[in-house]
Amino acid sequence: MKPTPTSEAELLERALSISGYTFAELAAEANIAVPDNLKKDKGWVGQLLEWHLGASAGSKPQPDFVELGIELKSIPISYQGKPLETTFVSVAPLIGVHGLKWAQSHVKHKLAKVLWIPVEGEREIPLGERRVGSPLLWTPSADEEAQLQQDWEELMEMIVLGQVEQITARHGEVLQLRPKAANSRALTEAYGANGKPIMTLPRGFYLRTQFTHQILQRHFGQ
DNA sequence: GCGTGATCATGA
DNA sequence: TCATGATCACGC
Repeated sequence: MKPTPTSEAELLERALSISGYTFAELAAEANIAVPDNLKKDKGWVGQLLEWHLGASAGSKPQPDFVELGIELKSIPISYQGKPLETTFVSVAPLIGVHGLKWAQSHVKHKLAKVLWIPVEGEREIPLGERRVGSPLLWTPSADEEAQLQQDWEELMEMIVLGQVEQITARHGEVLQLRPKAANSRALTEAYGANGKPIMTLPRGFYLRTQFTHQILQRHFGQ
């Protein structure tokens, strides 16, 4: 693990310095083995980038760069530069959320400042040959934040009303709620009808690819 | 089980 | 072809 950058400029500089390199090259420097594919190593690319950028590892619910208040997100893109996957934001709170406001939400805080690192994601490209793209430090525009807030409020209202199991990935224009669990047998507490506790699948908030594509386009064009 | 890092794989 | 629902690994 590299030392943690002490300024935004230093972090950006370091992100720029790894752009253009292949995963194999970056893995060699980090002394990490390159898996054949990501089937059983879904977080491998993210962890490779964390190592090179000096992000604080671990499963702590705080930004990757605490001092800088910056979240690191790798984003796999197609040959056309379009995101191939949705972007996980955070676990959704399903209980104790009465009176929870957007301003206090984990989603707002996590997305306040994000360092996006596009990476080649086409599965036909051998993992070691995929390259890291140019970084983008992003803060939501007023419009983007308004969209996020609207979706978040709609989804959280359903959760509070005990309708979490009626929520599908089709809800939300830019932010969606989907399972985030080891498997479909995992359970966590939530509100059911009439406020009675129920056990349900843990959920997470995800950004739709259409939304992240716009973010990349706004910066890189095309 | 929770939260971190996400992508897989199948049905529409 | 593509998005939804399911899944994988790890530290604690």
